[in-house]
Amino acid sequence: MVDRPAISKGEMEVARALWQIAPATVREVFEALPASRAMDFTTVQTYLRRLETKGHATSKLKGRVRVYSARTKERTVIRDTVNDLVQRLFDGDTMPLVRHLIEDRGIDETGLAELRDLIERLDQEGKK
Amino acid sequence: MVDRPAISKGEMEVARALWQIAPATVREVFEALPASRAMDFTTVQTYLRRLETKGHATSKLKGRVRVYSARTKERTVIRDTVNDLVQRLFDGDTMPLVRHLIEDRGIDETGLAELRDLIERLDQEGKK
DNA sequence: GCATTTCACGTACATGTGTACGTTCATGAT
DNA sequence: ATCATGAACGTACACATGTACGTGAAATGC
Repeated sequence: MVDRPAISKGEMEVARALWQIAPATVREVFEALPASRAMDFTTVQTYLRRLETKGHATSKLKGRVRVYSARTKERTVIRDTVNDLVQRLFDGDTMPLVRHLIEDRGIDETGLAELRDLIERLDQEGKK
Repeated sequence: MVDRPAISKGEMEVARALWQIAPATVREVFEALPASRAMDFTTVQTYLRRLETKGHATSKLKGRVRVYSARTKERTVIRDTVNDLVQRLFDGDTMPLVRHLIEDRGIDETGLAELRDLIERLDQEGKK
């Protein structure tokens, strides 16, 4: 459970692309970025390098190109990031954020249905 | 709806204290910080100065001391911060985060009850 | 086989961030 | 009147971050 430096916003976009397609070359990651998020090829290169420095990725030269892989799981990073947010914004309390999401951001009918299921499941477990 | 530079992590801790007790002097904010979060008096001063520079606070000299007030509402900052997170981590999709919070972080019985109410309310509105 | 494309890699550079020190001035205590 | 306290304010400084350029080498197009 080595605890690596947090991933910055810019790095995060690259990391997400990497998680989706790893192992992948810089170019592949570059191309996997959402079109809405234009950044220079070399910027992607820098972010990948930094992710590796921070211990969130590894790479290996395959012939002439460097191939990157993720070293931390997306789930873990999400957990840490969310934990941090909840801590800093809500003193570590989960419900205020849940409430905010549901009330302020709103969820659609499908989401509502899923939520009902989720709760029912938790209810069952609670009763056991 | 001027859009001000985002509040950094360190600034956020000071901003939260400020929201709670504003208008307040640097020392008051300093003292309102959670004990767990020790930082130098002048560090608080710097953060308040930066919050003002960024447009999130205002201040006025009252005699010899400077009194700070919040200029952006906590709710707004929370909204923006969460929006940003949801965007960056979940492509702007709310449900994955809700799911993560409920499943991965877990909520207690009280939270569950509140959730049931929340959903019921939304159901009513949906039916209308 | 020469020009063009494409990488890796080193380097850069402005701005942001966390954290605080030093100086100066006013104020309240002695 | 003198001195310790406490503020404001300017300044600092290392490290993080966003973003990319330049150079040199390999591969590919013609």
